[in-house]
Amino acid sequence: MLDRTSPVSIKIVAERAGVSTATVSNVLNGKTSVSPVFAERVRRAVDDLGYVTDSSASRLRSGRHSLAGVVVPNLTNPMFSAFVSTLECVARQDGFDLLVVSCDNEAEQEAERLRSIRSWRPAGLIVIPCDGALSARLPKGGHPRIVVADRIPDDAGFDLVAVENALAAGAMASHLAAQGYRTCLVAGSTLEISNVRERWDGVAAVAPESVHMVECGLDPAGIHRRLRDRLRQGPRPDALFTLDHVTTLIAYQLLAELEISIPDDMGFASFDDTEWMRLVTPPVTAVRQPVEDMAHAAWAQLMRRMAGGDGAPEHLRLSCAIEIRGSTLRPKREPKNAAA
Amino acid sequence: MLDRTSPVSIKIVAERAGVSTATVSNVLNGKTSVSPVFAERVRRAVDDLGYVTDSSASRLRSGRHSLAGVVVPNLTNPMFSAFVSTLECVARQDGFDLLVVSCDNEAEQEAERLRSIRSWRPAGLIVIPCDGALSARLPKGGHPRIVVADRIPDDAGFDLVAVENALAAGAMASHLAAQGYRTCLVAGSTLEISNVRERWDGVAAVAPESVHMVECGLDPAGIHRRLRDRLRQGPRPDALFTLDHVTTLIAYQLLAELEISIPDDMGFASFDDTEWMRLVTPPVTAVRQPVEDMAHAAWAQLMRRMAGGDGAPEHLRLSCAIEIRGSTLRPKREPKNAAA
DNA sequence: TTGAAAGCGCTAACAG
DNA sequence: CTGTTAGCGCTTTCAA
Repeated sequence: MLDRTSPVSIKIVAERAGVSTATVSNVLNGKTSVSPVFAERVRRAVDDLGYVTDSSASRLRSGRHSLAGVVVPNLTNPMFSAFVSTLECVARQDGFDLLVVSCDNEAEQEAERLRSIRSWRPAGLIVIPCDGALSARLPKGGHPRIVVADRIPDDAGFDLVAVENALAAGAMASHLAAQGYRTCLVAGSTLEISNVRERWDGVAAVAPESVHMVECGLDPAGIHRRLRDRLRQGPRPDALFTLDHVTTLIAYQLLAELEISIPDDMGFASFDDTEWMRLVTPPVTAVRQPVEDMAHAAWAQLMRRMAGGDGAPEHLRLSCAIEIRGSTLRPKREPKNAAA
Repeated sequence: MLDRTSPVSIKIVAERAGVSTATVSNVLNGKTSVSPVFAERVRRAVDDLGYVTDSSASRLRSGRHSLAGVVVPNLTNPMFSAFVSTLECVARQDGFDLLVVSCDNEAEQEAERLRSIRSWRPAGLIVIPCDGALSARLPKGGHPRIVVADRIPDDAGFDLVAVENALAAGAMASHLAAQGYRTCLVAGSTLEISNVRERWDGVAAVAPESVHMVECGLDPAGIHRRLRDRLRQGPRPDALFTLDHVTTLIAYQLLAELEISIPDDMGFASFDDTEWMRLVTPPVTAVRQPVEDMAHAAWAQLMRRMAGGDGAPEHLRLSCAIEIRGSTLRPKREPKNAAA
């Protein structure tokens, strides 16, 4: 799009203040000292004209960036929007603006979006990748600084901030077992997503016999159908443990639809804790991921890299809390050590 | 931050392909025709080097922008994150990247963020303003193209896309009255926010006698306190109608806390429909705002302006649907014409 | 302390 | 069809 109302440039400001553009720049950036008289004249002109330095031009000349990018699978998932929200907040505090991009959970889109975000020459990128093959979507020789968050890429060469998926999922499995749930169905989008895989592994490690996994995919209609079929056919499990937000949401509605009552007919637990889980009756037991901490840690790591840190890739794993609520507390049995 | 791993420039590509930079540019932009042989050589070099045009430099020279900005009060409110999400999606389809900025519902932050976003010289801005005084936060003489969404600024000079607040709120009031709720308490953040004001006006116009308004503020703790005090003191209203998402959420939890049962002890309705309202028991009656449509319309309007449209400001009002659910259906009375 | 001039990466205009 | 040149807005020498 062509710019019609061309904004004021440093030249206009300089003219108005009766100084050179260099002086305006010096006043604004405070590098070289400028006489109080000139400085004041410049500041007035800047105010009068509502001038703001053109960041692109500034970067072009100085090499100093003040833009960062974030790539997420989508923004409707509250987990991702909380992540972006926190990131935007901390980035701002460090003087960075944030280019936000989502890719609809599609690798191809992601590749395309990464290209387009790279065109802005950001100081760095924070990426929650669609799948493990992130590095295939970046130029071979030298890509921009990247910190990967949440989902684990195949390539261990990236800085990474994620959560202890297996540990938390295992703990949830233990909790279910302790509550007397014997057969547990575990439902998640797809094992191709690393943290779904890690969560499943965590469950399987704790309870190798009585659990089964169903991969429901990413599309809501498909999730509903597959899960419904699975619950109708064969013996009904004691408990359902869903491994991601979308699956959880659909599963919860499906149980109501099938008139399976929680927690009597079936225990219900979720990986990923959202607002509504505290509001429904009974409230839903969930693994609470430290999303804000993840965003903070990812940004901090990026800043470290930007400051010149060039050691080996750092892999950080944050631990999750388990929020035990009514959906996994069988009223008919005496709970052994139930919280809340 | 200084760039250490300087990315490939068009010069490098030109060298590698053995052509001039102008030719590379021509191949990439497809303006002037280039011989197939050269074009192929260029494309290979581009691929090999993973080159992406520097958008800032490109804009600087050509005046063509491919960046837009969006300013919202915050990103944790699902309404705003849905708005941004949709916007990001449609902007991408038109070849624009999106700078996303939130301001914590604070006018000062907003002013500061607007400055910083203007420094990127975006093709246009879409703003959900904190309060009515948006124009005070923009340079007097000629600001960037702006489309305002959701909240109504005092200055009618902006293009605007919002919803029929009064109409929808009035319809909800009528529904409550039809259900036999006589005294209704209306709760919202603050009447300083235009659409809260419009919603309240809408209710007041329909039921001038039996309704009262309580302004709860923007801070969660304050909302909880003020609303609790109001519900404890004086005669308890038949119904509670909350005018924004945060107030709704806190009010819903508060009713549980006070052991006020819905819809028997009190009817409950919300302006702004979110996921959980369908999941709880009974589900919550709500005004559903067409957030996605708003985002589409705002973007379309911005595109029209970018294409040179310079008529009078356009003010678009979209209508809302009322989702009648269990929280406003009194089981003890025979409903006159209740849906679902 | 100040300003003139060069140049960041790119594209538009024009010459060959 | 191709390359040379100029200049977008800015910051950084460097000379005055």
